[in-house]
Amino acid sequence: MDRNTLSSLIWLRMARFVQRSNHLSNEFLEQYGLTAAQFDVLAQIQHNQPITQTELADKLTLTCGGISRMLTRLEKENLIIRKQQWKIKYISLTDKGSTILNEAIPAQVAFQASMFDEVLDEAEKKQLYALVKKLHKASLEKTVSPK
Amino acid sequence: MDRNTLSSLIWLRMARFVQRSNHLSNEFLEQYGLTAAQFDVLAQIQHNQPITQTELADKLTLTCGGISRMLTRLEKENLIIRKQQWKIKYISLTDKGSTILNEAIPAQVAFQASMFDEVLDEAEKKQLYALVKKLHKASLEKTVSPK
DNA sequence: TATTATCATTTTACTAGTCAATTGATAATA
DNA sequence: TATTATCAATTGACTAGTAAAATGATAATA
Repeated sequence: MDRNTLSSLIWLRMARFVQRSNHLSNEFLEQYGLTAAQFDVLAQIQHNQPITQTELADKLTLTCGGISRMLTRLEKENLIIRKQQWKIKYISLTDKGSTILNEAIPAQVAFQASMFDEVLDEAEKKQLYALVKKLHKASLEKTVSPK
Repeated sequence: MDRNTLSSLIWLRMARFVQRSNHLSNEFLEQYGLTAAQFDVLAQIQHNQPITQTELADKLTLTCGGISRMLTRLEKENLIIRKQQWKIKYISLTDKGSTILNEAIPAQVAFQASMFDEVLDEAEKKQLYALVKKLHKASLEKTVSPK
């Protein structure tokens, strides 16, 4: 009945902050011709290439279907290539993808960090990290119908 | 270059927690035949009905186009009605929508809260609320190219 | 060799959202 | 009265995702 519990208030602010952050990242990454979702996928590929689609889906917590579609778009723009070996497709960046990412990564990491650094001091960030880490871990174990 | 700054770590955990929470809410709300997105829209309508689409978009921080599409789906399922008055459409819940929501709201609020209550104590929740409130407020003022 | 199993990837049909252009209803002006 | 302006709502073309069924490639068994 009472919807204004502390937990509800936290949830609202957190969800809105994440939404707003994503929106700002999308705007920021426009200069590199990337969306935030594409950036995440490409950055993950760069750090793990060559990597299979299933591994990629796992690391990004997306479904295989979602990854498949995303890679089709990225392939169309010549940012990645898929090489089939055995029954598995290995993904890596093209030169174009690599070049763009080398510029985009430090910029985006700095931009993302500024969202926190401009507002919180070191102690607050450590506090916040401890809290969200706890929440995230618990959420991975939580199920809808326990038992 | 160093992607493992504290800020990056916070961002990752927070984004993943929000994603996971949404997934769990979707599973939880299945028993009411609703998705989390639909629940949010319907709950907002219930608390403000009758409300215009523009106001609704504003409260939910969605675009008018997005709201229009969502309401079309909800209307098709007989959960809401749009009544045109002057050049504005006023949205309200149908009896069916109202009945479902009266059950779903307390359950979903409790479920959502459990995500926090099972992990954090009162003091931690107050701390967390203060931090995310700060972050959220700052993000609303932040722009990509300052100046 | 033919059949079955395995498991990565893709596809189908959908929800949910964006931005930008268009439409609809009404008011204000020429 | 005809034209223009205003502004809510819708639509078109897209990205990004899901769950579940289908496909493809290879291995293992009958």
